[in-house]
Amino acid sequence: MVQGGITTLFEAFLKKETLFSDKKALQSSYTPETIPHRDNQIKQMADILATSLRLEKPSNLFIYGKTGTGKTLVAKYTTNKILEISKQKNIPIDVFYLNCKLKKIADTEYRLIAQLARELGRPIPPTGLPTDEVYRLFIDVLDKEKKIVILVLDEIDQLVKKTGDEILYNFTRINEDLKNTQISIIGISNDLVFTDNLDPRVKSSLSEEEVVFPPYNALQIQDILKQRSKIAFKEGMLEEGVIEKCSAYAAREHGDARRALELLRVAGEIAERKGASKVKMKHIDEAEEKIEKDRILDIVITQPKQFQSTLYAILNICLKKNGTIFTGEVYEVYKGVCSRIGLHPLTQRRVSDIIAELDMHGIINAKVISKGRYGRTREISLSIPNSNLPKIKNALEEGLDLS
DNA sequence: GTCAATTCACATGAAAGAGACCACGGTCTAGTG
DNA sequence: CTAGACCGTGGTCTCTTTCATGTGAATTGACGA
Repeated sequence: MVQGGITTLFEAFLKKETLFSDKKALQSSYTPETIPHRDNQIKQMADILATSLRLEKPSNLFIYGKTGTGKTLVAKYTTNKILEISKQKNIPIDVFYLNCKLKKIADTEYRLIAQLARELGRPIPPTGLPTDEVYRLFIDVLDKEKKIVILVLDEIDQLVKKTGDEILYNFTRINEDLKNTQISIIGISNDLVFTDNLDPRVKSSLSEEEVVFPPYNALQIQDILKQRSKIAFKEGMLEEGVIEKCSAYAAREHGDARRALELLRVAGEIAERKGASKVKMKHIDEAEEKIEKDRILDIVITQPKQFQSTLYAILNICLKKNGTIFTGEVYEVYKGVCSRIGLHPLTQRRVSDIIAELDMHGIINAKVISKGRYGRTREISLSIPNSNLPKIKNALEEGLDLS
């Protein structure tokens, strides 16, 4: 019965008229043919990187801009073009792209070098070797033949925040150890003041050139959405004003194009699932809520138990009383939660860090305030919309085996 | 009333430990000819 | 004799704990008007 039902469901799904023609165009990994409103940046980058075609080392380059301003896209686009030309003309250029935020791949010095060495065809064990040994192996394999290597380090600020700036110092000096190969670095950062905290030596050698990506404004986002939706949706599947609304939402949040695209995609999926003939305005509102809920739920489920317990404690206090709550309170309740589920309670120091991390994820709002004579603490409040609360509480209780 | 000192309740930093994971080289063991 | 099992050492990485230091304004109390 249920099984049979599922078969017909799938069949119906296949028969159903779809709104999309090519959904890929709305995904963040998609690289379009042209990138609107980024001509300046592309030209700047191309000018700088062009030196590599004469087998001279291009200047190190630093790219700034907030999330969703097209940094990664432009970087990939220009480096791909360089690669194309170099292949045509037989110029030995290599481009490596690494996202430093990806856990377990490139978020420490060891892993970064190991990953690079692997891409050059030298297998490196995930752990067990001394870091300088890995450096040596990397340089060995890199220096085999004469070529230019362009190294794109995305979200480089994350890497430095975690491991310090020594790694960049090593990188800027790596050319001294190389006889044949020349390596130049493109650093991409979301953090506009990132270089201010760097060692001055690193700073000067790393950001020989800088390219800034300003946020898109609402009109520019509209252009992008129009361009992509032409590919992604079938003709006439978008209601009048849908694109305008999407871009307005995204422009409100510092012009994040990625967000706008996601919003449009999810809205399309919702409309499709509901059997609507067009993507309507209300679907966008639903999409926004769904994205937010999924985001939080995803974080909540994947976090370790200690995080879940802390969040559960915060959630409970918030439900019981209105107004702001403080670290001390949370810690007391947290200890109670731990004893209920038989979890070894952490020290307050650690819980304090966990609260800070929850704040970073945007699940809670935590602001350090001073209550004068009554000490200094964090003022905590939930930043989850009330409509999503029960689901998240359920997910937590499930994760923690609470009844 | 004014002003500096005090005080609270944590925040924030640094360092170090525990435990998981892993590579490498040396030693032991069992199977083979 | 040799391949594979096993062990010890030394390495990374993440999560924690321990110890130390920092912090901002309400409160306090001395002081002078």
